[in-house]
Amino acid sequence: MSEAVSRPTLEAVAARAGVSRATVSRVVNGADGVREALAERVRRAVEELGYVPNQAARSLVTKRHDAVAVVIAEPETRVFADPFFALQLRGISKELTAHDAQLVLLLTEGRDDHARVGRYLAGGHVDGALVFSLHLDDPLPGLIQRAGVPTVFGGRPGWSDGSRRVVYVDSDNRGGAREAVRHLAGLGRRRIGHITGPLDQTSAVDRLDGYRDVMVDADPRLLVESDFTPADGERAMRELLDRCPDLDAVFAANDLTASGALRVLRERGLRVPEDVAVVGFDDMLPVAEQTDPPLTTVRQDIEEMGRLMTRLLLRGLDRGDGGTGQSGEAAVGGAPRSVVLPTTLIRRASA
Amino acid sequence: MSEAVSRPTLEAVAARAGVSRATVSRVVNGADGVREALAERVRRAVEELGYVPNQAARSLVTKRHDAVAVVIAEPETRVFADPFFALQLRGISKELTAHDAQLVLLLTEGRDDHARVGRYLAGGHVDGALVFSLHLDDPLPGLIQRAGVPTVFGGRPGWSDGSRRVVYVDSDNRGGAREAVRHLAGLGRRRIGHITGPLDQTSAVDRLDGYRDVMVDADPRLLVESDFTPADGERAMRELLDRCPDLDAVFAANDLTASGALRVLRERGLRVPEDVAVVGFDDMLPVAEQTDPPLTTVRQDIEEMGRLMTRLLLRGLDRGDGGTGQSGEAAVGGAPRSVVLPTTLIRRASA
DNA sequence: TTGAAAGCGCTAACAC
DNA sequence: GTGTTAGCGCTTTCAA
Repeated sequence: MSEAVSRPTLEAVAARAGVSRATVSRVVNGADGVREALAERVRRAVEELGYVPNQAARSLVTKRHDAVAVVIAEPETRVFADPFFALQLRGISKELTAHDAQLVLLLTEGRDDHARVGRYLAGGHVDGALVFSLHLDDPLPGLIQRAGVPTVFGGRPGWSDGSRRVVYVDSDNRGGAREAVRHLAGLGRRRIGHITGPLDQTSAVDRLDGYRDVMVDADPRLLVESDFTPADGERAMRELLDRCPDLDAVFAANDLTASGALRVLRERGLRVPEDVAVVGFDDMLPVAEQTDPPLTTVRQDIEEMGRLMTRLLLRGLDRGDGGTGQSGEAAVGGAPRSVVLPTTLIRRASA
Repeated sequence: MSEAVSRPTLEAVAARAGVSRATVSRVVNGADGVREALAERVRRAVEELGYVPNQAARSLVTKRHDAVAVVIAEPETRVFADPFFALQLRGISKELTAHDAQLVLLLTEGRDDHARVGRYLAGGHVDGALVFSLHLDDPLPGLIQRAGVPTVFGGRPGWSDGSRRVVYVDSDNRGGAREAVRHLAGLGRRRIGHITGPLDQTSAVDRLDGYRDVMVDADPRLLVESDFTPADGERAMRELLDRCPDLDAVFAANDLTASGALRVLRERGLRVPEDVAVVGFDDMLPVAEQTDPPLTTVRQDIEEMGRLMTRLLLRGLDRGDGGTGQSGEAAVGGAPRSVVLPTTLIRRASA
């Protein structure tokens, strides 16, 4: 690749301001103990020269990078099917920006990439990592923990080694599901079906657990596994209706699935919510508000999850327990720990 | 932020292999002129020590970063509404990975962020930038060009200064639209409506131009502006039907819009394609294949656009015209220039 | 073919 | 308070 055009150095600024490099460095880095008059002279010189610190030189000595890797493991087809990761990225980006840190995006697809990502993280190019890996059997989290990089996971990793502490941020999937199903039960519904998400993901498993918390000893025919997509939601809904024609409610594991289910219900001439009440999960606005009827659903604040992950990571880094692969804390001063965010039931017309 | 755990240096490898740092450096960087026996010793030492080069130290001397910024300007709500950017990111990521370069993601929302991005790019932290900015009045492209970073744009920038060459990758929106409308005309349709995209985006403008290429002197009532979302697609379709009850075909500016239009047509009891034929744009699989009926649409290869942008940028960087803000070339050895990718009409049931 | 040595631009002791 | 200085880990002449 080509060379960057040469830019002014600390040295140049120092010369222009008539001070030493150390002083310029102090001013630039906001250290105190520099007389205001001098500081002002330096600032002007910085301005005039258009000086921007050379991050490579800085990293070389500080061993910090002000950069965080965001690792998204494929096959998370969801990355491309719903706005989930996009929203998380937005939250992460905002928070990193607020801390003057950069976001290095690492997308992986398959084993080769795992090694690559492991090498990159172990290579000490970033200060920490935010990792999305929601599959039970994903080897990536282990790899990453071994790399010794401070890490916060997005969603409870379906992986537990027990020997190391894992810090993650998740929604209260189980509690949210419970609330959804209780709501349906409160409406007087008794035959409440559940279209699950892919059960190799903890979020889907947790939502199923929440359903079961309420529907103890539920008829197993009321359960159909699906994959979080509208198309498969349709398939699942058909299956459910064929198996249980007396169904009077459905809890779908996410809004996309619910939208598919609604289509099938309409197609079969069933009224929502009169004949079958439907509750989704996510409160993905473009979906939940546009369905017919608008979807009652469990809201999780996805962007906030991203922000929170980032805050936990950065806070852990500040505390200096970086090399241990442990970081983050729920409360200032407390021990680093995972956070589970509450969910909210949003009532619209479908239930 | 915390310090990284100390890792082996070139020095350590050199000591272990019993050679000089220079030799290790040569081996690590694949320079030739090192006797195979020595090289082998070095490689073993690298392996045993788990040596990974310190990128900061390397950048400091080479002035290269092996990193590319991807700038996505909000309000591109689309980032979060359809898989467009996600697919581009995937293409970009793959290509960068193949070149051992990193992806630094810069999401912006609003003026403040523009300055921040400008500073970052001008700061020489990355070798180049891939910029998505599809709005006619976006100040970001100008800012970026002024930063003097080699840049390739995603989509024809709706911005032209004339004084600088702009390199971009785009789909043949106009040609694709033309093909779509010709297809409808070929079906014998005469009252062909067009639901446009937001006309402050070049892609929408180009598709409208393509429509007009075929529908010379079209009834202006056949045109409704929309915003690329399903919900507004519904609104637009209603408007179109109210204005032109004799409508026999619709070309929607993207698949999402088309899906909304299909819903309204069904709601009004119109058969597709018998009464009204519909063609979309994008061939977003999860959408186009799932509509009822499946959507005839114009395919653009979005992931390939991402890959191509990246290739153009990297190639430009290799050629060394980096500092000029110009880079990329369509053919090896030719002058750097933009590329417009062909589109394909995909026939399904809706037209 | 290999090694010695000079920096890249910056921060952080330490000295003044 | 401010300046001097010694590296951080690497690439790259230049000599050998």
